[in-house]
Amino acid sequence: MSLRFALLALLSSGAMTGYDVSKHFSQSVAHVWHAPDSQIYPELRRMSVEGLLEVETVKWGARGEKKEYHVTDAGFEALRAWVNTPIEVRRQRDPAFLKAAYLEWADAESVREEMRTQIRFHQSLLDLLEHTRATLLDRTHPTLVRRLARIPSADHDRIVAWKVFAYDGLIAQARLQIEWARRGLELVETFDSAGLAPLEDPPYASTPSP
Amino acid sequence: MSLRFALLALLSSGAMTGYDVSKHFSQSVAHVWHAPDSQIYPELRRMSVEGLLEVETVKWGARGEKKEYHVTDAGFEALRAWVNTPIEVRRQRDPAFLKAAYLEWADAESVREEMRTQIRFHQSLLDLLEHTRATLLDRTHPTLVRRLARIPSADHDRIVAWKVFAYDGLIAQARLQIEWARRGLELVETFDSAGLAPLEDPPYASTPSP
DNA sequence: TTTGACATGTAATGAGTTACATGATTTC
DNA sequence: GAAATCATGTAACTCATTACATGTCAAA
Repeated sequence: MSLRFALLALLSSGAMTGYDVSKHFSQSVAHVWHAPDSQIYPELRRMSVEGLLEVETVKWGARGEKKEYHVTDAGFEALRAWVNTPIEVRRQRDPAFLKAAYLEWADAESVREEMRTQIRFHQSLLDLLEHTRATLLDRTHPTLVRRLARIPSADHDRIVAWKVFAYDGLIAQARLQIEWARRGLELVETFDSAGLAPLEDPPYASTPSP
Repeated sequence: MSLRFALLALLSSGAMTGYDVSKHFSQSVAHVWHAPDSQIYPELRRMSVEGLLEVETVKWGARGEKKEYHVTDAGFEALRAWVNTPIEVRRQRDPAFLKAAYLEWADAESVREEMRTQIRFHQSLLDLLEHTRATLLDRTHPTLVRRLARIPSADHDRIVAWKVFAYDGLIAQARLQIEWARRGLELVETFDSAGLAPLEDPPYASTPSP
């Protein structure tokens, strides 16, 4: 259900074709809610069927066509209803933490590789998030530019502030993950230098116990 | 796919019936990978079909029956293969951050309610995580007790350390979310006291722009 | 004999992933 | 004429959610 509101929120910045949605999406909303094209196009269609969006078919070149999606009044209403209802709280489901809890089964080198992978991933995510945050603050972010152009300037500060707030949260999380993985890297050394081998064999046979 | 390894990891502490799995699950693995019973039972069956688990049917009372699941050698191998392969990195998908980025559409009171809900949720999660962490450290956690009983004591420290490490990550995340929501609470006051109303109407009509 | 814990699921639906499939237009 | 980008999806599958469904056993 969230994808629908992610798209509604994106399209509230101005009408776009499916292709533009997919491009803007990856540079903005995707940082908080990732989705592939194969999920975006069908959802846009569904939303227009349900009256949240209006489709305008636009000629493109000689034979080409594209669809431009506009948020309808019902769409804006749905968007406002969504932001004004308390969130559905979801419990965490992160494979990194799941795996971390059972690393006694891993050998030291795999743990190191795992932690390094984590650090690399979250570091490059962090770079991206910080860069995006900067383009929000200086108001050069393409989706933000479109958005602000249609809105009285009295509201600009607040719009930017909430987006920066969201990115601050994401940035803090990424930093945390990096720090955490670094501590994992330290931890594995203490065991490895103590000469502890991983649990290589089942601690009990696969025979049933009565 | 992760559910499978969550179950394998849990059952690596000793054989259990489906019911016991479901009970232990909610007190341990669920903190890193939540799943309802309706997902657990069928997955256990599938895993036994695929040879990762062995089922022993145990009589229970006069008419009752229960199934005890044992990790097979193939199961342990799969578990070890999983912890020794670098993780599939997944991009974030958190409705809280998604919503935060578009709070210019919300009215002040809804934002307050939202942030308070977030704080309440993560505070009670934090309490649970800290309590669980303590039972790991003093080694009274029921699943951990079962696990350690079957393993040479030389390995105990390391087993506990990785689990505590995982909980440390979760605890840090929960704290972060609370702090973040508190800053959201401050932010909404600055706008509300400035007398800014939410964007109550679409900033542009639903008419197509050429 | 009633309550609470024990025990095991199914069925329907929705959300998300992966891989594939196709063609037009613009720019070099 | 080739390459990049614009444009729009489908199909098959897996995973997760929600709601329901049913019965046993032990203890008070």
